[in-house]
Amino acid sequence: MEIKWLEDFLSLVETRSFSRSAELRHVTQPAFSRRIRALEAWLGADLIDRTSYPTRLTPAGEKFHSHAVALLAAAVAARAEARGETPLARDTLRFALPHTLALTFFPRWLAQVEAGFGPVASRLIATNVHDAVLTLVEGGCDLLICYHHPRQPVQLDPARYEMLPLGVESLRPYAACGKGGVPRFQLPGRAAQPLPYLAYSPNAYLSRMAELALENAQRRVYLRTVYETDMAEGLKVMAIEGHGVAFLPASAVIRELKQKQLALAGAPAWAVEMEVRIYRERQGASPFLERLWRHLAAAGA
Amino acid sequence: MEIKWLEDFLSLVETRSFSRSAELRHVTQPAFSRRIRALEAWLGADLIDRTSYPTRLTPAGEKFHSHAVALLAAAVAARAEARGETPLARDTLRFALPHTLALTFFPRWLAQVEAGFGPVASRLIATNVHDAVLTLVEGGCDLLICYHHPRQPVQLDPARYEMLPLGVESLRPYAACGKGGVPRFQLPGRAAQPLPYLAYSPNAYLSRMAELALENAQRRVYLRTVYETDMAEGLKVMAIEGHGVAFLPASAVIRELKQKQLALAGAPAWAVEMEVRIYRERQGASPFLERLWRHLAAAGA
DNA sequence: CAAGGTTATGCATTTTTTGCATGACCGGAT
DNA sequence: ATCCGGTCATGCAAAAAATGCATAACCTTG
Repeated sequence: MEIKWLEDFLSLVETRSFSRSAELRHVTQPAFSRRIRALEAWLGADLIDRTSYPTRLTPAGEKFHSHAVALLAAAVAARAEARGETPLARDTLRFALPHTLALTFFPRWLAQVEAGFGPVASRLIATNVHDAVLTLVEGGCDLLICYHHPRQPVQLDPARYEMLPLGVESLRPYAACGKGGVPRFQLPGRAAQPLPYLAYSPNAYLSRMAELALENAQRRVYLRTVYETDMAEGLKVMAIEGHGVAFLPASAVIRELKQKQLALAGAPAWAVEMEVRIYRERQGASPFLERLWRHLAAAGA
Repeated sequence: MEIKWLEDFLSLVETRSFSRSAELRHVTQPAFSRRIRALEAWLGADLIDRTSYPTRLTPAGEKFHSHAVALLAAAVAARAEARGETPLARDTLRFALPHTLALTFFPRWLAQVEAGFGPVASRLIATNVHDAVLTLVEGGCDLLICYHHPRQPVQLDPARYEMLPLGVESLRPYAACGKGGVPRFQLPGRAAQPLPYLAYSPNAYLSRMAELALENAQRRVYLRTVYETDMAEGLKVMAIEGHGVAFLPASAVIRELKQKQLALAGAPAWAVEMEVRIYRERQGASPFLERLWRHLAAAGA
């Protein structure tokens, strides 16, 4: 049996979709399907009821779910100890967040929280949205901060996980700033000469958000993808260098706008408002986390 | 990470020898060596200090050992539950023993114990000696019954595991019974016409015992291996059918001797006395097991 | 019942694991 | 010191397993 299979299974429990989890786990759907079957074969019991869609867990699957979480957590803990990783200092909170938020939103947010609450020792786990969610589910972090949009909701059982909205972030198109503050490229572009487009990798969360922005404007755009990466910061530096237009979260471009390195590259129609949320498991919070959570809830209200 | 690697590691902790564990785990030494390395790579820390022999565990290895045991136990438990295996009835004891003892020694021993102690509900896990030992180490059983011989000692830390001798078993050569109670084949055989020999598979515990018996007699023997299997019962049926000579534990042949299906096929020199032992973990015994153990200790003394 | 989605299957390819042969190394003997 | 019997590591070819692609089978929904 492979640890990988447990991660597959947990992802599947989240999404209830083989094809979607396959994508998120970076394998093809057939390969993913066979890994789940391998896990079922090892167990000697079916975990998934595939007779309908969305798929459901069998009773055995329900039972096994908590075991899988525990096993994975134990494996991670064992590895951490063998590595001699310094155990967390008392009252240190483990945050999981997507790269973009870790680099942009988080530092300012934390400063603001500390101003009202007092110092918070933190350890950051920066990954992609999907893995960050898995980290929370597996108990690898205390708090998860991520984006949310009704069209791309984060799949976390409200019965188990509690949520607070932290703010709103808008995703808009930007390009390098030319003379007189005019962007070097501007949506929608022309058919004869499509705009160079700096895109998110297809499986990135913001990729779907950028698509939404383009859809929502209900105007035909002319784009030619010249670069792809899964981190907003990666697109940003390319945009600054004048390689094209990129959809970027507002908090990532504050300084660049002020310094006139970037400029808005399209009308307000091409924007998506995303919520930034923080999640925690309802059960088992430390007293310190409990106190912080109360503070956040009060501050938000 | 693979569960298999954990089993490899536990076996290695037992034997402290790559080549020996490789044999017991039915892979070649290089393959085994690489699997341990794979585990170390996944952990990000060395587990084994290979600079001397017998190998030692590194501090990380020591720490990881208990985690490995726990992980494996958790995996087995998760699987059992997913399979919906009926949990053990209260006060049911799980015995791990080699096949041979399960078929021969155990039934009679248990009857005798129950005569003095009262009924004992039991579940049997019959495997080979090595896996039976691993089962005890992994917490997969409450009691381990196995052979012991000074030249092939069972590797269990006396500080963690307690032992009681249950009796003595002798391994002797037998062959099908011919006319007048004379065995069809008899040691030592002749150079011109070697005896057909029914042998244990090289990695079986009794294989080593049979070799010892042949060594101890200090007489040249003429044998030609015609059959190999790892279970004494397998050799016994072949011997009864007249296929050759086999070394068998006394308790396996009681009925066959009485019914003149088998006869002793060699002088008393070709015998090895093995001890039958029962082991348990010192810590964490149920009250019922505690009572039984006290009874066994008293009966043995 | 057709359309658009989902998961399963057959097959060729790639990746990984294994075994064999051999090398490097350690410790205890001559 | 040097041989020797043993150990574990490494190179390489062969075997085994996992993967991706194309496509079939299937379910849900309008």
